Amino acid sequence: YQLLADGSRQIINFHLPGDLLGSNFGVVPVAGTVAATLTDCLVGRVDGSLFEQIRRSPGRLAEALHWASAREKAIIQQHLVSIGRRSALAGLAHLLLELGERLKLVLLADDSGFRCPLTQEHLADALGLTPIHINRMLRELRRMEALTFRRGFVHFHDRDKLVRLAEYETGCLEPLSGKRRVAAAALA
Amino acid sequence: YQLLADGSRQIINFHLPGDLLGSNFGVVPVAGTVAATLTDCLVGRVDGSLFEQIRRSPGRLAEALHWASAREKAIIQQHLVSIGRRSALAGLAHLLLELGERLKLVLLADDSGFRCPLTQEHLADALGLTPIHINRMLRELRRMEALTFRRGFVHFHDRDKLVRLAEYETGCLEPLSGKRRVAAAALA
DNA sequence: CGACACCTTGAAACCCCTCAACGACTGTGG
DNA sequence: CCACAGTCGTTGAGGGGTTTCAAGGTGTCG
Repeated sequence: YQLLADGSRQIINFHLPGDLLGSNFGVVPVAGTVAATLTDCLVGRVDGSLFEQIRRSPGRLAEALHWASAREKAIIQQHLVSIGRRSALAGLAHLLLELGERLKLVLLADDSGFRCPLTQEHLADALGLTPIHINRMLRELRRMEALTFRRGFVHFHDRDKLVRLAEYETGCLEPLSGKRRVAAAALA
Repeated sequence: YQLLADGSRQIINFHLPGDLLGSNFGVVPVAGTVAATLTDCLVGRVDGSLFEQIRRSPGRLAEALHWASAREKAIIQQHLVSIGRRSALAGLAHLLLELGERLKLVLLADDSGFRCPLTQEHLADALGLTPIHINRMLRELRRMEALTFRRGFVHFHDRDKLVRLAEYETGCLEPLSGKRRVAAAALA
């Protein structure tokens, strides 16, 4: 995330188990961008030069690395569209759908929902909104029987309705399933 | 940019002369994301497999490629912060400062300003605002004697004031000047 | 039981949007 | 040369989505 002078915070992206973090810190330092943990985390540190070495290697590892980087860019792009042009309700739906999709890939979610340690303030800072408004949008999503978010659990009731609302495009996250596992292995 | 069902448009990024475009199209297809030209363009097409080959090669070309990709991500991140948490005025200032900075690197701008073929509608679609509001923010920037934008020219009057207003962080674009030229050469 | 973090709700204010109209400039064809 | 259309810029008034301010509610933990 990034902090601004007035104290407001913009969360850029949520890194889930198995995700790479800071793959471009050594290349383009983005001033003021930091990371924090929300849960207990097991992090594997990979040295910059090793990183470079992997990227140059001929194996599928290099491919997975490049893929992970491209994927993160795609996620951030969608996030940008959510904040810029989607309504608060649609943006929220999009974010929660995306998190569910990504968590499912690492077996931390199923079709019905997922465990979600985010507070409404986190969602607000991710979407450029206020926690108060997030609260109202969550209530609205509950009222239309699309989704409930209570006590750290997101529960999907009508995924189709959410997908339509958010204009969610599935499919840019899940392909190349084999490589994903390779990338995860690289961290271990 | 990306088009939504209600007809609104979100511009993700502006590609300037010398910039790579779609370096991850072959890896992660982001559905609905397209590109359009605003000016006459000279584009060099580089094949996917050649791309792959370059990335694996030991030279500085591979490094430049990776750097360009990381740089684009950094730009989009800043853009996201602008839309999410900066005021309309600050976001606009940030965007114009960034474009000026980037254009200066390819010798298409100097300290006083740059040629800018963007309409107010383009700026609006980039910042998630309305052209009407962009107009008023431009007037405000003019009133505070920071910047004028008339007839396709951006003219900086008080860059310091703009930098303060936008909390603009210089420095994540300009380093590694040598490699930039290498990347440009790759397109030729 | 109090402290704390988080959630919830209401009312007023504000930023930005929508709608609408007009003005400036450019190119086109008569 | 002028009428015309078209795009873009400009301005005003009113409305809506979101914020701010303020207060209370719920759950958990010491």
